[in-house]
Amino acid sequence: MNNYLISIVGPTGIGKTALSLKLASHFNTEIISADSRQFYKEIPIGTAAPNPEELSIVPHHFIHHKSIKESYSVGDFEKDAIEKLKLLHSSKAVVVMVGGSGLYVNAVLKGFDQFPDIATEIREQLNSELESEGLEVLQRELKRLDPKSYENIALKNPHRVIRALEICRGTGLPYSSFLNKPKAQRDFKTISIGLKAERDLMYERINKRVDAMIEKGLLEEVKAVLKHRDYNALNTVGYKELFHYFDGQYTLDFAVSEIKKNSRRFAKRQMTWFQKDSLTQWFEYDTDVQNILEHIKIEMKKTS
RNA sequence: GGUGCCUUAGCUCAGUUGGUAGAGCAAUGGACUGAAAAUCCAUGUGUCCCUGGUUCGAUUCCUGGAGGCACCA
Repeated sequence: MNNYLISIVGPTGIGKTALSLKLASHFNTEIISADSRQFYKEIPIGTAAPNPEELSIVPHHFIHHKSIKESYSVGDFEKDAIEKLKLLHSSKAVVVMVGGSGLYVNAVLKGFDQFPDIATEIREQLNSELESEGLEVLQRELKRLDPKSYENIALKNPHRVIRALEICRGTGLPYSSFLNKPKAQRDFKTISIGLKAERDLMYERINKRVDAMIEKGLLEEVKAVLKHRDYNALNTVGYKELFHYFDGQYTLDFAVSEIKKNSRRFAKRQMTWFQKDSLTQWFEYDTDVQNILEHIKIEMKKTS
């Protein structure tokens, strides 16, 4: 008897939530969210989290379980999600996972290498050095401490350089020495479903959804978290643009059009990420669920 | 109606002392193992408004026209 994880991926606003509810209801199971912003309870509107009715139809996990003031990394999520999955799979053969954060989806499906926890002061220190001395100085340190990573990572990307360096400094070992270790095998089979639409349509749906968010009270939501704007959880489309509106730097119209633009770009990046996984079966956003269930049945037969 | 200025990439504009053109933004493609709705990389898409003239060659100079803006009637 196999356990299955049905993973639903796709760009923002394509209809993943609706499909997840249908599939979870059909299999009488629960939903694990792999959305790095829907974790946070203070920001339901701008992250298009499932609404209370949707949440009441099917039990959800990792929705609104954290505060924007807490730091929560992919590593934390991987651990929590795998634990939760084990528990769910002990009574249900099928679990549904849905989310647009590719890195978080991969964390659950494939797993990451293990890294020790690094004191947050090290990253803060590195960030201030980046500010004061510039990226080149950090690149040179990386070349010295971890030549292998220096060759392999995107050196112009400060986040990457700093992550590698914080491991080097925090452990005394090269970042690269932690990579590509044998990983714990997953004890479930994954069936990956992708939802897509033609570019124009995808963009149109995004634009409309942003307008709907404004109507649902996004402005109030943003105003309520204004004083916490420096938390990473709020470095998020829909929030950062409206902070500028409340600062008086953007008109409301401009802020809204920036939100639409940044959402479209985000959707494009999501497609770039998800399309790489050749195991994902893609469906048009308006495909009848029966067709998707058919595909799932066939996949289950193949692996049973 | 008259005079002046403008018309070049999807948008805003630069430029070519005559040799078919380039910036910003937008867009597109991509990367990404604990910041990931984050962050980073790459890519120029064109009846240079139309017409006729001068010229070996006109987007550029000249004629006429169209559209826009401003001022004067």
